[in-house]
Amino acid sequence: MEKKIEQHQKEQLNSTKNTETKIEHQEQQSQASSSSSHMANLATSSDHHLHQLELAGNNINLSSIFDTPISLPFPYSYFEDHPSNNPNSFLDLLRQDQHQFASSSNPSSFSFDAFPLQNSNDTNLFFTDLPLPQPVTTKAESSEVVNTAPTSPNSTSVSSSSNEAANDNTNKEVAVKDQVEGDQQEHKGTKPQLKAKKKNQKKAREARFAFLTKSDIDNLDDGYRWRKYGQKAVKNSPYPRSYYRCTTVGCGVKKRVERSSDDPSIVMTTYEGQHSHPFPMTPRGHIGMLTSPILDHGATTASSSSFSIPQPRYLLTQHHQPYNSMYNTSLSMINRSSPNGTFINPGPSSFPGFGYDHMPQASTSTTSAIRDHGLLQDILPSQIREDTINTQINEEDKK
DNA sequence: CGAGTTTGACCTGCGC
DNA sequence: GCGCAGGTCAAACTCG
Repeated sequence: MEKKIEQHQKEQLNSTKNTETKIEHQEQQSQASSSSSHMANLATSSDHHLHQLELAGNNINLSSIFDTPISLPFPYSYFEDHPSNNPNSFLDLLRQDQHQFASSSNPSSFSFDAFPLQNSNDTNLFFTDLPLPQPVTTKAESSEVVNTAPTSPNSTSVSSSSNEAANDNTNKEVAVKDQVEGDQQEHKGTKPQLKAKKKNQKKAREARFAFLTKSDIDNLDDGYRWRKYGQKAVKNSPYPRSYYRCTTVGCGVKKRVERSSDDPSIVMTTYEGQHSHPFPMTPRGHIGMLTSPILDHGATTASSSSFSIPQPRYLLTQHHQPYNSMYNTSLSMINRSSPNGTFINPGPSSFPGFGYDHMPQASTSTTSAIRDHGLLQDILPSQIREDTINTQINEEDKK
């Protein structure tokens, strides 16, 4: 099997490099109020995004995915607003974002909660095309977002979903408390602590942010330094899941990396937690954002050159609110492609510094018919995946 | 020698 | 209660 994987990776190195990106995010109602003013502005341009979706040639009917009509929250086009910033690479974008966010006094000025979607469950959905730089804070409620971001040799797709937190109680104080305890335990990780954790609480999972990346590289470089602490075989998947932890002292951020068994070219990177430190500028972590080893060499090491996309600031606001069956409202935008197989920008980037405009060719849609395996199952509800797959199949049939 | 990886063992949650 | 699968630990190992 290992040989198989290696062979696959080698094959992927020779394959076309392309990128797809998608982010889905869902947020609780109460959170909408915190960014209502921003949202209002964004809502006015939803038609614009929808139009772009149609122009993309996919004619994705979001309403067919969601139970109810939704508004499209892609009102903001980074490249339209910042034409001079059109970067050459995803890492460039990350760098720009890093700068932009670092200089922002308003931590929520750019976050997922700025792009709500309403569904039948009164749950806000947030879509974005691109990830945001890693915020330096803590979060409480668990959430999960599948995201993809463009990076030259890779294709990325994004979707989001809530996790078991939806089943947890929605008491804000409890959630915060659990979070704190969870962080403490996670940083120490002793067995007694684990036992105490089990006693006192149901495990409160960290907020998650996942990327579906079409890439030959398992670990894509986000500039942070990661240490692999485990690897497990995934049921129904020939590919193992790797577990990484941020090497920065006191930072409990973890990430998991696994490949789709259906489409080995798709790598799912799931981030859990939030970095509690500034963006590393170490000799190894540094320039992950400044000069992409991926771009230069096409392959990197698992630890220092891993492509982990900095988590978006929106996670900062993932506290307090209950997650109401986010799965039911997740939208999969994976693998949308134009009839000619070229990736089409699904719309203006919801986040500054990210966009598809510069993205290289992307794969065809068939590559992302992801079934529920492993983490993929965690993040994309089977129904949504099926809907998405069916949509893709229908589109394929039309062609 | 330090940092990172590998890997078997162990722990935990969950479904039956 | 049992078994399974996911997640984590930590000793041994590798690499620069």
